[in-house]
Amino acid sequence: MPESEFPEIRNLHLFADMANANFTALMRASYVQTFPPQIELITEGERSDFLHVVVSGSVELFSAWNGRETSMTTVEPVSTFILAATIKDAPYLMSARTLEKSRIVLIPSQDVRTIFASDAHFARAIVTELAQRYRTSIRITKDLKLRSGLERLANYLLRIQQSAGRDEFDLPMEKRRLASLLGMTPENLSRAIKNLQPYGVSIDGSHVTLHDRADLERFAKPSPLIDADDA
Amino acid sequence: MPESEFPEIRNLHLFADMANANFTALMRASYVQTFPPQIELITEGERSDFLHVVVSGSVELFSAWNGRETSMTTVEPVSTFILAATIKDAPYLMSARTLEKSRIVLIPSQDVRTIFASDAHFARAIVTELAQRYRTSIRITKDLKLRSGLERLANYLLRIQQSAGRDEFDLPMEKRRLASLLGMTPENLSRAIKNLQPYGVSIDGSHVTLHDRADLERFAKPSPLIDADDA
DNA sequence: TTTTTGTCTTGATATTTATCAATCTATAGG
DNA sequence: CCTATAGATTGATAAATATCAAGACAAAAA
Repeated sequence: MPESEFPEIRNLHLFADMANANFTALMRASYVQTFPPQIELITEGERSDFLHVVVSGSVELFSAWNGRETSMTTVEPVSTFILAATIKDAPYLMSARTLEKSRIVLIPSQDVRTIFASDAHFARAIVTELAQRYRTSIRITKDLKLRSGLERLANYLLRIQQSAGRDEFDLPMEKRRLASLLGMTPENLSRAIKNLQPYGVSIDGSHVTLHDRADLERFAKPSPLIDADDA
Repeated sequence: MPESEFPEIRNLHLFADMANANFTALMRASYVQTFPPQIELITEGERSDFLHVVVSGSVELFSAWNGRETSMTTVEPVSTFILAATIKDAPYLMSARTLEKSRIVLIPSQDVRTIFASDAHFARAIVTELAQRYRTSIRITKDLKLRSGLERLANYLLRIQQSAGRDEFDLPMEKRRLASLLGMTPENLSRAIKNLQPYGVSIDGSHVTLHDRADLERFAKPSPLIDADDA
């Protein structure tokens, strides 16, 4: 793969502390590829041959069962996905597809495991990454089990408001996909948006305005133990 | 702490490979305590001062929000809990209470982090453990988002049937708690059990009989990507 | 520009799930 | 043995959510 990609990958927390030789070895063994939108990169159940790194574009992780499908998360640059499957040498539990034209680095899983076994810095970085992801997954379970769809939407809006820093912002994805992410149907999301109007929420197309954050918070009751990135 | 507890802890995958001196240091710094049933050991939001190991008895991890509570998992001997919070030095995302009289080893989180930073074998064992837990958490999310309550119950029964190895077995917990674990109310669990009768399920008290596993499977459609321990 | 395609919304309806209230049942104490 | 007590069940009802069908809208293709 071209060396031009090295720096931003090296800057990832996951790879930042590992021995130079090991990093170079990993990169030498890797491939970079640019994929068009809507390409299924991996399919759940397959063997995890590569650790993937999204360098540009974005990737959706999703899962299907019995003819149904649900969106699990979106992977933005620069970060990795399916680390746990790679480490455990186990089948993928989620599928992945590009959402837009995306540049993906493919690092052979076998090399990752080999270097993981010999590079303590790398191993420790993996620990931190997995602990973080595990905690995020626990938060998602709590969100799903403890809240109604309307409450999930309200808290979701507060979370992106937080990261946007303003009371007006755009939804970062199609409503169709947002509905799936929140665990509801598109029809229900439409109605949920209406049901939040009394709390000062107005959404026009993908443009969101929170007219009264305090009011919405009274309804949503956000908790750092569910909604924070980490706290 | 008494040395008599050492062997079974040492046998845990998590501690099996670490340097002897480090293991001994960890154990020296630790406490063992026996708790009566229904004692809240930790409360979500608190700082993670100790990594906990259940040596005997059992512990429920649960979470609450806005007056609601949900059961997240049960921890059986011998295994650890709140490893991720310990490693990240972050607040607990779940609370824990003893279900019965339980013997718990408390290992100071600071010592765990110190040794994690210096003992590569320990770090690698933590990776494996966290990867496993992360994957389990992903399975739970899929179970919740892709299946109805009835489907979750059906697959749950097939899973414990699998581990029991026979078509007759006992529910390993109160129905009340099972309902919470499956993300439904106790009333709904009662009705769900009835609704599985056409598929050969009969439950008398806590005694379960699956008269026709194949029939139940046709309904439940179990998937290794949701229901297996790992595959 | 027009057409096409897919998303989004809305209304009507059905299903699922929760809530409330009233037993019923098992069981641990007295 | 007999009661308290908590869990479990049942029925009635309400609320939440999904499904189906139609139409509105908007983005992409012709």
